[in-house]
Parts: sequence; structure tokens; C-alpha cells
Amino acid sequence: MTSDVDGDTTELSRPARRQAEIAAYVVKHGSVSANDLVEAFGVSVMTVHRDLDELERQGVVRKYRGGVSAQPTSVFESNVAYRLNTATAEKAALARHARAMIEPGMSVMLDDSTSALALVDLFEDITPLTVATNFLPAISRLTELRDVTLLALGGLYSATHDSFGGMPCAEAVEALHTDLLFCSVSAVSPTHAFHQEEEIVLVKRAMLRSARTKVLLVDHGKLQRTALHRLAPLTDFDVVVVDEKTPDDLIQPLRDNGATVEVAKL
Amino acid sequence: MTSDVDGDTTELSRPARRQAEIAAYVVKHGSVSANDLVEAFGVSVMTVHRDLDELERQGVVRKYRGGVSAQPTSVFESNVAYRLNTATAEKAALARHARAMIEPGMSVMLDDSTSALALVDLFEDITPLTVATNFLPAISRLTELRDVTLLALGGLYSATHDSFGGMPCAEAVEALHTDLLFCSVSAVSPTHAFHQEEEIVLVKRAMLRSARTKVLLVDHGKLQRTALHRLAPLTDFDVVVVDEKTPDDLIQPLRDNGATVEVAKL
DNA sequence: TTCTCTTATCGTCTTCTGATGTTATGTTAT
DNA sequence: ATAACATAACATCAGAAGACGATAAGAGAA
Repeated sequence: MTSDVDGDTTELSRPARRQAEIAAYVVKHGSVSANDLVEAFGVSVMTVHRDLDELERQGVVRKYRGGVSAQPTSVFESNVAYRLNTATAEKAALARHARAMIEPGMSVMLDDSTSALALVDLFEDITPLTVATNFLPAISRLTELRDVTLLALGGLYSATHDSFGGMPCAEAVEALHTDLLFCSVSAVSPTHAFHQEEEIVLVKRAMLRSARTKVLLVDHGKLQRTALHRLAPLTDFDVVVVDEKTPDDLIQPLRDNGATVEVAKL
Repeated sequence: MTSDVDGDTTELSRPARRQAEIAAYVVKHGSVSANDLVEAFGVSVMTVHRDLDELERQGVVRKYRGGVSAQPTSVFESNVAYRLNTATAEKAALARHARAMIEPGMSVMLDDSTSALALVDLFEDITPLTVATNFLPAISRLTELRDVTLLALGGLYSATHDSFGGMPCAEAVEALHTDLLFCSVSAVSPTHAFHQEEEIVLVKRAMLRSARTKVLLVDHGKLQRTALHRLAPLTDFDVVVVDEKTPDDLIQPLRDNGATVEVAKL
């Protein structure tokens, strides 16, 4: 794996940035004490503890008396706070591309991906619209939009993803059928889409069954990685959208395997 | 009906307060022009329009060229912003009383009532806890609590109530069964609980079927009023909690009809 | 067209929340 | 029991968000 993890730590609140850095630090060192972090980041003990509490709430680290230890990296990578600051420009481009597929009056389903969140910000001008999602930040933003019929997909709350999942959520999805689905995953091979967590896979699979046109949003970072669970073959998606930075030699294999790939212009 | 509507307009942001006042004004006059409101409230036209937009989004008024008209009062009264500022002290007392019924480890269901919201603020000390609710403000607060398993009840978003409802929500409720249910209604007669809106009734009925112990929270303002839909007989609730300000001669009839009534101390 | 009402956009000001450190109190190991 | 660590409880400060009005552009009625 190339080590360019797009540390897009810009445009992020100071504490959130520091927490991301602390998370990285902890992951790197395996386990550290609060005092280590005080020295490493130049803030007070209190602040370190607060940051660690938050990271623990998100499931990124485990606290014990005397320090903290890291969770498996998979958890770290699927953590929302982390994802929110990765490849933001690419996601915005993907969102703009996706937006063009939506006509007023349509019903749209969104999964708990930050790419989908970028799309929400573009909805204001495509009203009326019906939107279904299990992603809390998306829900919050959508409540403020007029002429958007919001269908919240409930379920078990996951602090790591800031979304709802599990069986109740899958059942809620089953009961619907939308015109469009926009979703994302943590990894994409030439033939399949992958995701780390089983419960999430459960919900995404249900979503795939509940939409007419299915769109997969992929920023180029996803293409060189793998993840535990195979979600679905790429041919299950009507369109796979990748960002402009994606090297051609990574796109071609997807097409060779039958996927419809579109490139989103920055 | 006595006219003491507990106009608890304190502790409320200026625009929110003004909007509440404008709403009352519109309801009183039936229909008014923007300019009328400019004079009545001493703010600019622009601000009046912004307020009216917000009130329309909440479903309280209808805008047309040249002015606005009021919606049926029922809508006004079940509006969240309005309810949030009514009888806050009473609700806090009800919440404290309710809290005593909860043991760590229990599963609790909450409806979209402001009384339930007051209860959420007391959860921090009763963890661990499983909480299911369709009320967005409650959901938002609960996501921040550790050791609370949050089950969001999704459904169709209603800006008026700031909650989720309709069939999808009722179905989500059916799939659960909790130890406790805390809910509220818009009116209580000596024998029955009432509510204005049908979709809400749908959900509350489902909730009543999905909990072992059912608790109705009633502030004294509810007892002298009526509403369109009969939700359920009071004997369907295991406990009816009223606040201390409730006159005894209003409590006695409930007991005479078989309800178990408890009084929450301020 | 012309007038009136409504919306958009921008700049300013206020208000509020959120972040942080300090001190004090509680807790757990040794 | 004591020392190290963790949490709780303020107080302060800064940055962000919100509220507001003025002006200008847009939309609908007459």
C-alpha cells in the first residue's frame, strides 16, 4: 500500500484535528500513557483525557488506568471523524457528478458514507425530493431543507459511524424502494466492492435490493485496498463513479470486468 | 378553558421567541400582511419574512402573496417550538419522577414529547440503558451518551414535531418490546388520553403495544382540554404521573375511573 | 407596463457555544 | 497510606454561527 493517506487535516476544528492525530499516534505506538500525549501535543492533561474519552466513545481506542491502547486498524479506518477528512476534494467532485443523475421528484437513498454527505449539500436546488438515509449527519442536514421528504432509516446507533444499522435498519430498508441509491465502500477490487464490518454490509446489501438505479461512489484511495467482507460484484451497480485522480490503469480492469465506470471531473 | 397558557417565553432565543409571538399573533388575527407584522414587532420586512418562512416550514402558517394565514390551532399547539416553552418546570418534575422508575440495564421507549426530552437529560446517571425513540432532539442528545444503546425509530420526518412517524415508524416500533414506555399526549379526559393528529396516534398506539410498563406523563394544562383522536383509555397505562400543581378535584375523577395516578413533586 | 411584494446577497454586529486550563475532589493501585 | 492517575467543577477566552437590516434584483398582480 502506498503511504499517502491524504492527511487532509485542513479545514477541521482544532480539537478534531488533534484527536485524529492522537488516534494516529496511538495506532502507531500501540499503547501510550496520557502524559506521553501531553508532551507530544503540548496540551494539558485534562484535554488529553477529554480527547481520549471521545476517541473511546468512537471506538478507536481503549482506555485503561495508566494509558490507552489502539483498536484494530479496521475500526480506525471506518471511523467517521477519520473519513470526514480524507479526500474531501475528491468526494465533492463525486457528489457533483452524482447530482447530475438526480431529477426533481425522485426518491434517493443514501448510505452512511461521507461521499453521500457531500451530496446532501447539493440537494437544495433539486427539490422536491424524497431522501432515505441511515446517516445521522445527513438526517440532521435534511431536516432543515424544505421540499425534501425525509425518510429516516432507524436502527441501532453506532458512534463509530454516526449512523444507524443492524437488523432494524435493514428491515426499514426492505420496506422501501427508491429510484436511486448512492453508496460507498471501504475498498474496491477489479471485480467487487468490499467493506470491513458485517453489520454495515448487512444494511448496504439491503439497500442494493431496494433501489432501481444503484450508484457506487469511489475515490481513488479505495482502489488499492482490500477489506474483510465482500459486499457485491461491481456489476450489481448500474454506475461506478471514480474521481479524476484515478489512474487509468486502475480504471481499465473494472471496465474489463463489465462495470460501467464514469469519471467525475474536479 | 382558562386562559393561562403558561407563556414561558423566558430562556428562549430572541428570534424563536419572536416567532412564537408572531405565530400567536397570526393565529389570533386569522391572517395578516407582512407589513402589519413589521409594525407590530418593530423589525425589518426581511426579518419578518424569514420568521414566516420558518413558521411555514414548521407548518404553523401558510404564506401567500400579500400575507400569511393561520393553520388550524391544533397544528399550532402540537408544534414543537411552542411545546418546548410550555410548562417547563412541570415537565422537569415529571421527568424526575419518571427517572425513579428506571433501573440501570433497562430498555426504555420514549415518544416525541417534550416531557420525554426532559427525561433524557437525566439518563447519564442510570447507565447502562437501552433507549428507543422517534424524537430527533432526543436522538441527538442520546448519541452523545456513553453506555446508552440507542435504537432510533425511523420514519417520515415531520418538521412540526421534529420527529419521525408514519407507517415505517409504527413498523419499527412493532419490532421491539421494551421494559418501559414514557409518553405524553395533548389532552387527557377523566377516562381517556387524546391526541390531535392521526399519524401520531398511530405511532403512540404501537408504542403502547410494545412496552411492558406504560407510563403517561401529564402536566396539569392537559387535563382541562380535549383533542380530536381518542388514543387509549387511561387504564391502559400502568401509571399516570401528574405534576404537583394539578388540583385534587381533577385528579380524583381519574382515580375514580380506575387509573393509577402518581403526583410528581416539584 | 408599473407597482407591490418577495427573495437574494452582502456586511456588520451580537450572541453563543465550544475549547481549554486550573484547581479541587475522587479513585485505584502499590 | 500515599502517590499516581482520573474525573469533576468552575472560569476564561476565542472563534463560529446566527441574527439583522440595507440594498438590489426578481416575480407576480393589476
